[in-house]
Amino acid sequence: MSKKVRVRFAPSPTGGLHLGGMRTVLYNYLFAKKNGGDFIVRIEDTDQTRFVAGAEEYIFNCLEWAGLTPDESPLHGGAYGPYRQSERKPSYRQYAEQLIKDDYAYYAFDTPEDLEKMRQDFKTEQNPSPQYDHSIRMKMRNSLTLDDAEVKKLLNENVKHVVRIKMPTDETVSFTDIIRGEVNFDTNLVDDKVLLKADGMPTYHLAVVVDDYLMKITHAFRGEEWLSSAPVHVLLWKYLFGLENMPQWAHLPLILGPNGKLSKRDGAKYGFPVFAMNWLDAKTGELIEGFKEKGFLPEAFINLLALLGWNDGTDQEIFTKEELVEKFSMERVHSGGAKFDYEKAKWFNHEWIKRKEVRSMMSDIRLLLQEKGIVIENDIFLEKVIALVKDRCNLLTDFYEQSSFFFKSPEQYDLGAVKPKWNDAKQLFFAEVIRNFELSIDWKAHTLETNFKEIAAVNDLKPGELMLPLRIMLVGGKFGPGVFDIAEVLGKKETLSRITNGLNALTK
RNA sequence: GGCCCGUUCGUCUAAGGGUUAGGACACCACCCUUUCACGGUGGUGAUACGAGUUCGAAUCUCGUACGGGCUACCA
Repeated sequence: MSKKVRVRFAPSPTGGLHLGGMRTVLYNYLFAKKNGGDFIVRIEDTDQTRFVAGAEEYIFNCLEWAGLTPDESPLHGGAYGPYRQSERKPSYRQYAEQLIKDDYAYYAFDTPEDLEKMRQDFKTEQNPSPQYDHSIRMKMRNSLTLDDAEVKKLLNENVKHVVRIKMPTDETVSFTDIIRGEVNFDTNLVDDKVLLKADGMPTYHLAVVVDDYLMKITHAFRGEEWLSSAPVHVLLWKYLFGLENMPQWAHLPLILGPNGKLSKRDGAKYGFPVFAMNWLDAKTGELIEGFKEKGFLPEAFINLLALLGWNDGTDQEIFTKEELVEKFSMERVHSGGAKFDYEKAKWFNHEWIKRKEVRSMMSDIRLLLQEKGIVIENDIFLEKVIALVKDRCNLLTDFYEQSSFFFKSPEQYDLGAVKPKWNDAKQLFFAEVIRNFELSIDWKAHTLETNFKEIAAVNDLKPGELMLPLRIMLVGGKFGPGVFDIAEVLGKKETLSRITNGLNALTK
């Protein structure tokens, strides 16, 4: 009987959630759902100095927007809580002490100044950043160098101390990464990482192992930046819970910006968002733009994220969430980092806008237009407008410039496109069009076009020279859907009023 | 500096020893469209380099170069 699949996303609530983080969430979610497992969100808030108010709530908002709802989390509950590491504090010390008892770890009493001195003293050209490792530890103040009585005394006096792992010498730590295959590390080159900090909080290294065990995590997926510290985690599993219980690891490749690492801070300099949703940096007061507010559909967002480093082996690129769940496999995730291409991201969104039902976008677009000061009187009209312009929009926010003229008649006309060729014959033609349209019973694009062209023929005018003027009168500029489609949606009254106004502007 | 990971069109990628190295975005051309888009058709464009293994290498091995990550009492 195989264990139920349980995976976790473990962010530290220190700021906005960027593309890489969102993709880690996605892959965790897809893997869990594909295998009938649970997707857990655990908040890694063990660094009290980096706490950022609102960051946790923000993370859950992003997940909710993207449709990646956890099965267990501080917000959604679950049987393995608490899901915030700061609330799990008591259990970590016990495991750290267990390690010390088994001679896999030790107390270290070095002050920050001692550590700084060590780094200076042992710094050489060959080794610019000396580590607290097997070659150094016997020269420091810790329970390996101090005698037992002294250690006991220091502990009794509550002298500030940490617990460090005692990395073995001359061993090779190996594990199999689902994406990368076997990875090996020489333990001589790994430092004695701090497991328990002086404030009693665990570091990530201890916490991740203990909590993954306690929460029965079967597969651990995280960013590539964790690969270097994996040997520490593997060893802790071996010492504490047994390698046979260790989750299977997969280290996801990084998502890169146009020139290297995707910086969390200023997505603005790239000209595209890096966060899932708007994030207001409380310290700087700076608002960092998100994909949601930029006008991305959640369907498109997870689709493009999924394809950044994964594909199903076919040419298919557009996937619904359900299809992704069905087809996703961690083995097919690329091992190389992927440079993010905003143009392609917009293409994904365009494809989704085209596919998506008008009605399901109505409320978002209504809100968006209202924020721009557009008054929407009735939904049937809005629905027709959206249907007419949606294929021309890459972003939801494009709906404003593509459709605003439906809601307010032109205030300015692109007269340059029309006026030079304007003459009395055209003037008379449009007067006749107004009379004809006024009598029209069947206000349909096709009928209007037929009538328009018949009048042109009778007056011996070329329709081509008349349609642009009509467009300018209705729209104001040289853009938009078919001009008679516009007239149909606008309705008789509004169309005639716009032609009349346009005519006035032209003859001025 | 050390360790680890990576490297196919500009970008995302397919091809797990035998293909004219395929697709998508972007770009260009043409078509459609009496607007601008959408759309359609076609085109430019890649296996980082050097050895080796093999009848045969993008694919396996080694080296070099380049890129990235880590090298905190941060995650």
